[in-house]
Amino acid sequence: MVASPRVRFSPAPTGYLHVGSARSALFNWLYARHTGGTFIVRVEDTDTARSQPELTEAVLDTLRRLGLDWDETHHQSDRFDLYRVAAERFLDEGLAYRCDCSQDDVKARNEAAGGPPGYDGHCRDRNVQPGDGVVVRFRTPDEGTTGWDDVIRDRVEFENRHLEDFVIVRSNGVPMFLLANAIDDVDMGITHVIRGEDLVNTTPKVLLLRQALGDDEPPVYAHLPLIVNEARKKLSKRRDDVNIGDYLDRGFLPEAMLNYLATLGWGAPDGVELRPMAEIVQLFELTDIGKSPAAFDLKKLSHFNGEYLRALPVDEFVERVEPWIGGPDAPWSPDQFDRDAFGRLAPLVQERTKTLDEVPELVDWLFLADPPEDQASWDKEMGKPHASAVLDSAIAGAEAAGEWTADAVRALVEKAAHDAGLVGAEGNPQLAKAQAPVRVATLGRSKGLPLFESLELLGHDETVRRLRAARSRV
RNA sequence: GCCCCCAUCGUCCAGCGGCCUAGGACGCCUCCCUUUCAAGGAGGUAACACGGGUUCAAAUCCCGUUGGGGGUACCA
Repeated sequence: MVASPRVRFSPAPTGYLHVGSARSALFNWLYARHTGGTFIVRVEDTDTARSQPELTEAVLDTLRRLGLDWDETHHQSDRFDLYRVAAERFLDEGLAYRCDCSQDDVKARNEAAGGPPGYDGHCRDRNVQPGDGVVVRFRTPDEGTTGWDDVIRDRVEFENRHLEDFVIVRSNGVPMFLLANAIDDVDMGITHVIRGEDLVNTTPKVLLLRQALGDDEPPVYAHLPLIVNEARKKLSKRRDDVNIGDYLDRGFLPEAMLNYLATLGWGAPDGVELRPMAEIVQLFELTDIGKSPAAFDLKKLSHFNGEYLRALPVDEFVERVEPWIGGPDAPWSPDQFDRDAFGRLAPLVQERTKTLDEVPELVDWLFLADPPEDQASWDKEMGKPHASAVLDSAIAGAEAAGEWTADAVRALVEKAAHDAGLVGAEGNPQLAKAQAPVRVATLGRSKGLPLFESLELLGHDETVRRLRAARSRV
């Protein structure tokens, strides 16, 4: 019988979750959930010089924010003894040897010999004894090939002679990731290794290590196509926005993020891209993953996010925006914020936002005494010949208004259109033109929420005040 | 340099020998709706890198070329 799949996501403690890593985590998670298997998070923190608990925690935290829950947690730093024992055994069995060459030595010899970079096997038979600056290297075969049947890439093979004798234990006694990786995959019974294509070339080394460990049943490997930027280069920390946490902070919803990431390299058989995670879990198959690199498209992600945002029940939408409008990061102080007023605008806001961080500027005119004024909007609308006539009429209309409702505002703008001569061929008011100066005067921009409803909420007095103030400057 | 991989619209995904005058999605353009902006509706734009095979038939299989990418650490 086939054992239940066990897959692992192996982040290095970098301090943030990378877009590419998140996609790897997602695909592992999808496979585990699809098959009823086990999703393991194994922190590969063998680099003691760089690893810090906070950095690891930041990565795990983002995984949690995304909703990628896991079943087991392991830290390689807890398992060093296991790796050291194995290294000792390799040494005893002649599968590994000590080496005291410095990196400079190796490099110098390669250059002198005009040979390719990489370790040249200098210490293979020198019987180097333990000491300062001494590492342990794994002896790779000189002949033959090492390969595997990749679910995504079919057969991949390397000639052993191209595999250098790589370091498995550093000179400070700390094991290297290849050793830890091989041992853990065997020890933890990992059945499927799903990871980025940038790791293919380490696979033969791990396979060799597994053989040395006595393992005769390697896992199924699935090397995912890379996620690249517009320039078709692997996403990098320097050039690109790769921090998933940043995206979440900008107001991309975790579910939209995951849905989008799922479309990078994978496609549902029916071609439907935008769909609930539950369906993706159900449909996900490793065999449906493509092999060519996929570009990260922010526009498409934004579209997905907008779809998810609009699909939310209004009160949940309000709940989700809370951090952007009701907290310390909002452009206004908490006492300036009126939750009920926002609630009335919410449906209109929801329809117009692609990311949650856009929300404040859609409603700032309501909560700020002097809302930001868009200079370009002002110049354009107030510079038109009819601007002052419209404003004069609007002020008069607002002052004379009875009950202050959206309909009342509409009526006043219609009248302003007539008064300013903004009428169509059939004598109908040109609302689009007439509302523009009023909008800029009161809401600060030529684009935004529907004017009539907005002014109803702004209130009669404040509306008049802003209209007057604007008029005096035209 | 060496090793490994990839190759369908600008981008993502479909196509796994005939159903392809290549389909869907994002973007972009046009129109409709409309108090702005969105949203929505209707259209449109745009691709099988090239060259050889194999086959009655190739986007689909094979080889080569070209192009692109990844790796080449006492990082993972």
